[in-house]
Amino acid sequence: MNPYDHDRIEKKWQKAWESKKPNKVKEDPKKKKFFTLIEFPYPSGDGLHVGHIRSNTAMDIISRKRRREGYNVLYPIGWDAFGLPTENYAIKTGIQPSIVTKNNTDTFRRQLKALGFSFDWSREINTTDPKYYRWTQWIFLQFLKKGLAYKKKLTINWCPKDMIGLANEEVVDGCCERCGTKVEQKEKEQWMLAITKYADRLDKDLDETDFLEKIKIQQRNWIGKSEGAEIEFPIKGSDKKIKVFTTRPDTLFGVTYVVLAPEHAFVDEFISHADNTIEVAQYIKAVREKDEEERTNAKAAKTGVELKGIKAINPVNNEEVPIWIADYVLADYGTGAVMAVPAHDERDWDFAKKYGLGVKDVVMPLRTDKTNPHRPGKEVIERNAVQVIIRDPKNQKILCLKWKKQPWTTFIVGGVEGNEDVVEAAKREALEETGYKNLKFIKVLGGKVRSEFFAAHKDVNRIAYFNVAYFELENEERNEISAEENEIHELVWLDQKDIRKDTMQCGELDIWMHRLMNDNWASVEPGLMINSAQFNGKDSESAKKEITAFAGGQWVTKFKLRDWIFSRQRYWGEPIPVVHCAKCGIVPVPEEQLPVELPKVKNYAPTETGESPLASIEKWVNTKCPACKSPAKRETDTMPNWAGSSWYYLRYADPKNRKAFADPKNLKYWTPVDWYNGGMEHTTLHLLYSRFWHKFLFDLGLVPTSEPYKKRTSHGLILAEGGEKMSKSKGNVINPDNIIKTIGADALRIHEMFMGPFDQAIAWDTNTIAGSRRFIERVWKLQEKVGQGGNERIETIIHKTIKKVSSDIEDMKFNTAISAMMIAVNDLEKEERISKAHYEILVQLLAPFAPHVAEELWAILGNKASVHASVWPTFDPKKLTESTVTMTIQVNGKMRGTLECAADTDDATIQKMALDKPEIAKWTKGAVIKKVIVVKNKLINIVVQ
RNA sequence: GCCGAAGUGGCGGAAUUGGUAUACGCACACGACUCAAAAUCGUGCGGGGUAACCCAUGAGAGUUCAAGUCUCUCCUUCGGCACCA
Repeated sequence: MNPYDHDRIEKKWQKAWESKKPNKVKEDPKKKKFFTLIEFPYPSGDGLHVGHIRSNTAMDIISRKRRREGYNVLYPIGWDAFGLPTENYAIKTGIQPSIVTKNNTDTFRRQLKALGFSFDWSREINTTDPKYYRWTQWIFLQFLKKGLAYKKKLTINWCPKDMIGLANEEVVDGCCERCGTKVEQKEKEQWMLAITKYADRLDKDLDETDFLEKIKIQQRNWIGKSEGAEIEFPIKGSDKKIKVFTTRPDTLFGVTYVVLAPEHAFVDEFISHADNTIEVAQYIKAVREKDEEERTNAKAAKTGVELKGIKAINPVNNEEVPIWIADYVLADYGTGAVMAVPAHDERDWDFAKKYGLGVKDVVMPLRTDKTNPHRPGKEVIERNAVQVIIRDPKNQKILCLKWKKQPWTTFIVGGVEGNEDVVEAAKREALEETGYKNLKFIKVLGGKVRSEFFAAHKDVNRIAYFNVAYFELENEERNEISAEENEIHELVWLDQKDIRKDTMQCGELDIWMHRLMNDNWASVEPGLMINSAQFNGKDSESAKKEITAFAGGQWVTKFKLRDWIFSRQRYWGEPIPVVHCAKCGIVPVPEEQLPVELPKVKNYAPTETGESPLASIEKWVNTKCPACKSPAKRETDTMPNWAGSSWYYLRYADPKNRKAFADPKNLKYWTPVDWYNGGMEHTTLHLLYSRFWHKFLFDLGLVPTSEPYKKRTSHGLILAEGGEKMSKSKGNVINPDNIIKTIGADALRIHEMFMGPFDQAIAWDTNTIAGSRRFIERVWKLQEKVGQGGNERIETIIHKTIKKVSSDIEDMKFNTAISAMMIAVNDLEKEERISKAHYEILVQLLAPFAPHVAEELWAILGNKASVHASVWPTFDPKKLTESTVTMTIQVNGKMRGTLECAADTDDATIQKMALDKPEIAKWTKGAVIKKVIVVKNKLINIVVQ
């Protein structure tokens, strides 16, 4: 046996694969296809990241397994090469971005090949190749043709460092996603793509996909679908109306004012009619001067100003309500105006408290005490009632009643008699039940709550309409408590932490405690409508549509998703293929003239005015109008780097096509992508954008399915050793080249798959990598044992390993798949001799993980064909258990011994065998056996007393 | 605040979905081989106790013959969204 020489073996087989191209695929209608996809990398100057290796290896393992299950597998690779880092490098060094890209992709290609990934290299694509971006531009023209690409003047997020406009998605906490610089606001004409036209389908069609649930949830949250009502509030003495959007039309009777966003068109129109024009104008000016972060910070105190002298009319009760302007209302969501219901909306509550506006309760929360519900057959009695919270300010304890005949602890509680008010009733009850005479009334804790429970002490089903009054104890002075009261309950002082749902008998406890501890009592939950005229008594949730109709409103759907800002004022992107003509306006470049190629320039830096550097290339900018042939100017904006990645997977189906972005026949064969793995960070950007493009192309009949990806999974990030992000500036980047050199690509692959659960983030750990290398060496050394060998135990282990590795790969549980192979190796090592057949199976299972060493061992074992072309091993369910099994013996649920017996022994025999064992007899002696539980081939539990 | 995921040895992490908690690997300790070291091989390795045993999966209750797993009540960490009416 030769020693394991990873360098020789890996180079040998990489050379062989380079010439034989075993992973080059052709469309073959006779074979079922499988399309595996990784996110094609951005070829940065840093070279391949260990994170790339993790996700590429995962999909490589899956691809290799699928091939051996008989699929025609397309596992392609390409370069998402437009983008800022390359451009910034060009600005700094003056080297053309295309040359930088060429150098970087050469490095990436070399590194990926050194890892033995089974890509079909013949289909390599590059988004910066004019032959590729010709089709990116072509798709843009289709959007333009359908009216889904349009120009709009808007304030954009402007990064002053990168001198680039950013999409909302690229702004994180008010800062540029890339460089962390604080984003400014700038007015600019921008190209937009109307993704909102697809919002509903992007949401709904998630149902059809097999994406990880967390990915679907994140996309849904981002799209932000919500249903509600649009309702018009007429202006008093005018025929104008303010249209508001609300998801809570059931609270219409609780409206105490209306709020407009500062940008709302109505403000301009009516500002001069207000009694306080100057004040309002000053407020609007102040808001304009705020930056995005101040504007959208929910924690900041709300500000606003009333439009004095102008009133809106509530359509449900003709009440006049004031109109306010406040920047907590967003101009670009809903109608830019809201009806304010402080009693049932936390933001409105804060605002109303600050400016002294009214609060009107119109929905009463409903609670049933689940631990003490109504009992059938008992009388139902409704009544007004009060609970009293008394706190001792000296120690913050709260006075409660511990009931003697019921397992309850409650606040002081009682009925409201006759025409007593809440506070009177509370004082009376407190005096009767506690005797404390000097209580300082603090406040009533908000509106009533309807509470259902069984009042055991009265033997009735109670429906109580509770208020809570809150008092503080002034001193200990108290009356004697009556004997009757003493018989029912005793007094206890409890810490606030001991007043919880599980310790107190009170179905609506959370409401009271929230109101006790917070100043914001807005109740957002549905319930029973009150103070709402003919709607009183209705369930608020189910009355929404009815009250909307009564108010003359419309039931509508709204989305948080905004249209996609598609312009970038930069050089290194696809030029937007249109021409501006003084006579004809915006004219698309004729399709046969595509691509509009990027010209070579001397200076890549963006201009101070915020225009693309392309604007200064006069030879390029000045052109003729394709329509009227008069002098015209080219559009100088380029596309964002999300453009090329929005359709790249389609190009893989037919990467060299000159007549179309791909031949429909090839698309029909290969698409949709069967399994797409990528980062969670792309869930709301790339993944959503590409689903949008795909649906658009589907509507044009250009792709065969409405969804691009059948299944989407995601990997966890690999962090640097301290748990921070890896970055060149921190100097904590792991270079894969060094690792490949010292321990080999196979060991690196194994290590990355073994280091932890694939979907979780994990910090790089240099120490543990030796174990992976050791594992390969141990597999290597097993070749010496091949001969006449094998027994039932090994047979079982091999079949268990086939089962475990096969299912773990499908579940992306690569770490436990490797662990299963390690266990098998440990067991095989204990044998004098192992059979060739068993060893071959081990090598076959290892092959997707460590393709080079597996191929070498497979050849050593005398196989002529590639291990990667061998059929994936299958297990025999009959061979998963041995003829004898080891069972656990428990006595009263505690492990007391084990039992060797034949598999499938009957329960009675097992019981007898177990009881005969001295270490078991010890525990059962003299006791009565109450029960025996046997779990077949696993466990027996003897319950004694 | 809302949505989601998770809390298990010194560390990364297993646990067939309710059935021997700590698999597998790393680190560590001791032993073998060696002049020596490295590598390799072997043994040990949650805590307490001489032992029989007892205690331990973020904390506390509960359901069950049996709970890391299920239910409640809390706590903590990490991701995503965040004035979306």
